[in-house]
Amino acid sequence: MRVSTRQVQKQNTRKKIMETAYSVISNKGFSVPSSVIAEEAGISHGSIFAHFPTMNDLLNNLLSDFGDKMGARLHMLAKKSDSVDNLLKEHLKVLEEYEAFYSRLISEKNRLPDEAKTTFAVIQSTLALHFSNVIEREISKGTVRKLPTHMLFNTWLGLVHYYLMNKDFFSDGNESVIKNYGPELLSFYLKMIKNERGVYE
Amino acid sequence: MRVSTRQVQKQNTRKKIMETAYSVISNKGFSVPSSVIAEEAGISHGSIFAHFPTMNDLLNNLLSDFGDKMGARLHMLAKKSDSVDNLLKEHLKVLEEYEAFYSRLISEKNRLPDEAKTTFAVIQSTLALHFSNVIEREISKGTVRKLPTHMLFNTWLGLVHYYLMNKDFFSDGNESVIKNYGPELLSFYLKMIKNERGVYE
Amino acid sequence: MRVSTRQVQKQNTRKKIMETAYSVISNKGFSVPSSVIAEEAGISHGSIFAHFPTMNDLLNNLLSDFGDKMGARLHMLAKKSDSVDNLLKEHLKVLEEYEAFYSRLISEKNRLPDEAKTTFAVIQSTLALHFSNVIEREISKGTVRKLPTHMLFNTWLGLVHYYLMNKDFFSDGNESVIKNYGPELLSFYLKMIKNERGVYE
Amino acid sequence: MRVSTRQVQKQNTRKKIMETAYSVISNKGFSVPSSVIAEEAGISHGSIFAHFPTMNDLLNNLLSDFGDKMGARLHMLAKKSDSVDNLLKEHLKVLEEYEAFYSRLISEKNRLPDEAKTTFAVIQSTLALHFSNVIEREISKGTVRKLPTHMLFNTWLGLVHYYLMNKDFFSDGNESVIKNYGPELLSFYLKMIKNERGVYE
DNA sequence: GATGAATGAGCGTTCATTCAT
DNA sequence: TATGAATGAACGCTCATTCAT
Repeated sequence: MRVSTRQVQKQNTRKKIMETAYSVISNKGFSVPSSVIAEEAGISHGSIFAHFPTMNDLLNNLLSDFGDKMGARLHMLAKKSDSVDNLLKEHLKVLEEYEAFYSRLISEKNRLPDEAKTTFAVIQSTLALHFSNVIEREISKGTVRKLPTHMLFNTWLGLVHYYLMNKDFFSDGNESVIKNYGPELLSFYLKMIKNERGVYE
Repeated sequence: MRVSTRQVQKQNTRKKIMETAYSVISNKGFSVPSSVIAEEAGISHGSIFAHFPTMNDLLNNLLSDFGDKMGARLHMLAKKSDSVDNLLKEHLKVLEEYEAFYSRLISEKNRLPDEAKTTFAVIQSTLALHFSNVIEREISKGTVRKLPTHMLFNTWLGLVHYYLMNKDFFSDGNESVIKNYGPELLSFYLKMIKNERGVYE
Repeated sequence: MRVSTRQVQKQNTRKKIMETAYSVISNKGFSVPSSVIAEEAGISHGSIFAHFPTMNDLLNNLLSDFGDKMGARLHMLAKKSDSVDNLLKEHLKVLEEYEAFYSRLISEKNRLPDEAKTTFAVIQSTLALHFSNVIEREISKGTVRKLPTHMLFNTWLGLVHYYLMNKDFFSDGNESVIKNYGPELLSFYLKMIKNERGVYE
Repeated sequence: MRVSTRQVQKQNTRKKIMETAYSVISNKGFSVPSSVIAEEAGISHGSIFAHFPTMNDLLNNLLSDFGDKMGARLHMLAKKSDSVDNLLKEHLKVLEEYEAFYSRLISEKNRLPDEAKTTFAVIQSTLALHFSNVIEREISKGTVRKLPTHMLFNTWLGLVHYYLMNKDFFSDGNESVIKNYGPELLSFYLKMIKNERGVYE
């Protein structure tokens, strides 16, 4: 019992550190000093290193967790996703949920430990899987134009990332770019890839 | 006379600093120490600060110059660009020319001084101008599908940036992602936006 | 009863700490972190400080105990030691027994709390006592050359310590320097101090 | 000219750091913090690292220099050393000169970077060379007893080191142990190894 | 009494910036 | 003007010690 209480407390602190790191990084980026995370979490600087041997280790855990969480979330949308429309609508919902951190990740990925690339790959490939399933179905049904799936995917992701990375260009302050522009992105993208006879002729 | 010589000397050093900073940042990213730039330029560390009060100032100048240079280069392609095909082909040429630095810029822009945003905006709006001219002409000619210009633009840029930012995903080592994938990107994008009667019907 | 059990428990933990500290220090030196000792002992880090107010205090106890133990052991050899030959042979035996920790002690003594000096003094003076008894007997018998006892003692100890401290110079890895060189040291030393008529003349 | 002045100043600072490190380490041992050395040298903490990439590098330079200096000094005494008496007398002089640092070196050698072992080896082998030359000459002349040279050497060094390492045992405060005990050590050692007919018979 | 999570002073190191020359 | 040695604030990390449980 007592042991369990302790462990719970330790896990709470660990969780607190990771959650704080998550939110601080979301706000200020990955180059935030460990001391700031500690301060923000209301713990001592040394405590971080009692839970994570190095800052890289904290980052790796954060990224891995994030990849798992967002990956799982993306997996779930397979069920609802009978159509591209729905899949991408759900994708946007997920993105909005994780928007701040995800934006930092895709933006700073190249300066981060390798785990960042893995995280990115996990998220991307999970989405790609469902995307290609749905798209290929729609292509064979004739509702989506017959174009290479991977390029359709890269186009969608490129478009969304473009908005996420240039957030300050599109939105002021801390508004969600996905909230503001998601519907427009979606409708445009669909219009572009769909095989709607008669519409553009 | 002597003064003039000095000024020439000074301008030469300034130029040397900026050119070296450009190439060093292209290779190693924006977080390269100022001492490395000085070393690489063959000048003293202090010289940098004799020409630029702070590193931020150097960066601002660098970015502004880059914006001007790439902006000018993009302006030039208006002449050759009688069609989207040609415009984007030329755009890819320009990108390949500036690929390394441009990739760093779009990747690290958010951690950089505000000037970075301006630079980015200059480049982007210059391109956007020509893009919209050409696109709208083609739309009215019926060769390009009737879709919102700014979205067509963002899609193209998003797609290209997606490849530039995930260079290590697509290309090994230092190969040019534009050289390797440019043609595929172009042909796919054109296929997607073009109103090629008979093809998809 | 219960109290007594507790006390036994407490003494056991205390003993465990000291024994572990002894072996860990023997292997890794005195600069080993307290957390490592706790871990190795299979107790909590805090337990060390429940038994010893500071690490210095633990060290002091350790050193004092070691002094007593090795001192007692050295006392015992008085009985067997009818001759210098036997005394030193026994001394080497004792050294081999305590070699690892003893080497650390003489090597790091000066960075240690004052108790280290006392410990060292206890061991040294115990040995010195028996040494001088035997030596003086032999000198008066004429079997050992008439030289100042304390210098004979310091020479012996200096020689032995020289080998212990430069262990990596003489032996590879973890071999016992005393095992490897003890006999040579002994025979040489005896040859040097003995009054063997006819041999060197 | 100007360049030369600068270089001289830099060399002065470097020298100042090394000299201060030498004296601070002599007084307080090798575990002294870099900040203390900087403070004592009257320079900023960062300056140390402008001259030496790491503290290990400073130590290595210090040790290497010390080895060279003391090695050279020991080489010089070959000339004066027509006899063991003179050689060892001169050896003691050199030791007295370098006593504090040398004591720290032989005491803390095992916790130091590998360079320390090299330094120690340089000094030792230089001395050993001259020692064996002189000793073997004297042995063949019959003035020194016919004993293994390396053991005679180790005995002498062991005896001297014993006094140096137990300085606080023999001398109070900062007095030189060599100054106080050198003559006694020398005369005893010589008496022990010399083949003085008639004296002990 | 034992626990072990939390603490925080202190370490070696980096690097943009300053300033005497 | 150009130099480059010197600066010092800030960083990630260690570890003896504390204290609520």
